[in-house]
Amino acid sequence: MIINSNYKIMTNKKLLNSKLFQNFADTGHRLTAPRKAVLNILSKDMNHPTVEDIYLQVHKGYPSIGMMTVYRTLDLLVEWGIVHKFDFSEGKARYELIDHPEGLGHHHHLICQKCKKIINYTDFINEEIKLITKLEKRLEKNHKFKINNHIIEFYGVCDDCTVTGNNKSIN
Amino acid sequence: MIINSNYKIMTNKKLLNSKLFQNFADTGHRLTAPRKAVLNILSKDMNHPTVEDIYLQVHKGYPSIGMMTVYRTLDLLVEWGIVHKFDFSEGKARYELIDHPEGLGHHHHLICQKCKKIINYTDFINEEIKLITKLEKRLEKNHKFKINNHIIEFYGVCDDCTVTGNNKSIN
DNA sequence: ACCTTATTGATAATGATTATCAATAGCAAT
DNA sequence: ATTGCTATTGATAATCATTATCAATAAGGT
Ligand SMILES: [Mn+2]
Ligand SMILES: [Mn+2]
Ligand SMILES: [Zn+2]
Ligand SMILES: [Zn+2]
Repeated sequence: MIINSNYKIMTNKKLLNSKLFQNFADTGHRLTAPRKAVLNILSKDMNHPTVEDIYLQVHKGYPSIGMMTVYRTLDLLVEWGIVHKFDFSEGKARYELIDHPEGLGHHHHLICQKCKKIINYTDFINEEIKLITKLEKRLEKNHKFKINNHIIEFYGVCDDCTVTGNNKSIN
Repeated sequence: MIINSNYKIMTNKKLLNSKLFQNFADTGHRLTAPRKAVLNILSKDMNHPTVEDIYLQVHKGYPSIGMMTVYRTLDLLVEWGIVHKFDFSEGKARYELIDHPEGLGHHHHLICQKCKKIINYTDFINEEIKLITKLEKRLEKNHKFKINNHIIEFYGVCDDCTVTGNNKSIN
């Protein structure tokens, strides 16, 4: 019975209690098992997974899921502003839960131009957010533009690639 | 003769004199007519053109150019840090000259989530750069990460889309 | 003008994302 | 718990930007 697969999927209590799931009821969308499963993986995987990454992980506990459903679920979550879609010119998109129910909240990124590694950092996040907030207010006014979200990314070369002259890309 | 097509392509004197072309000599790459043509278009088009946009414009003055050459030239320019490649999840990349020989220097972006419009802004660029520079120094130290470049983007809804409830996407 | 070899362009191949549509399963009402 | 309506799913085919190939061409040093 379906209870079975649900059981595995709903293990994460913090996720279960998070306001994330509220969106479904609010918007009249159905809270299905595949959607729970995708959200569950997103809440665990901090490594900016691709659609395939997510598909493979969901597939373990939910073998009948199709790749299409992962695509569609992610589209929905992005539309709701729950998930951020990244495009680092790798030919495929990457995804990340914006408000992690546990650990690592809002953060920015360092991106290695050689090995494509993506480093989450929060070193100076308060300082950054302070400026960003101030900027947003003024930009919204000057450009009559409603801001929902932002990205700050630094491109360069990571330590590994500098030291070893690494040239492999990570898939 | 080739002089003919060269003539049209090299019209832009500021571009011709800019240090951009120095890279070719320096790296042992050949300064070919197609490459000049692509650089010339990039120096004029501030609207974050796609490969096809650039191809079509170059094609006017240089009908024999192939799409592949545009791809390859852009790759090269990106590799040299002369051109920035954007990926706004439209299924195709967009490009922009980093140091415009004339007008609009370094800037950041507002991106409309509805119509996909990309707005260049420089309103508070000095203030932003001041923080960014400070951040870069400290991030480079903390993460042993050599920073070459950065992106700041704000996502939201533009005035047109707010007012008219616009829902068309621009290609 | 000649030679070497980087560059080009026509063409085919790849691979992520999107479109389709019949089968399935939330969930609200009974 | 059962029913009925309809959003959602998943298998499959289609799309389309980007890459791979390779023979023909042309930049630039001699
Ligand atoms: Mn991240
Ligand atoms: Mn721009
Ligand atoms: Zn690296
Ligand atoms: Zn808009």
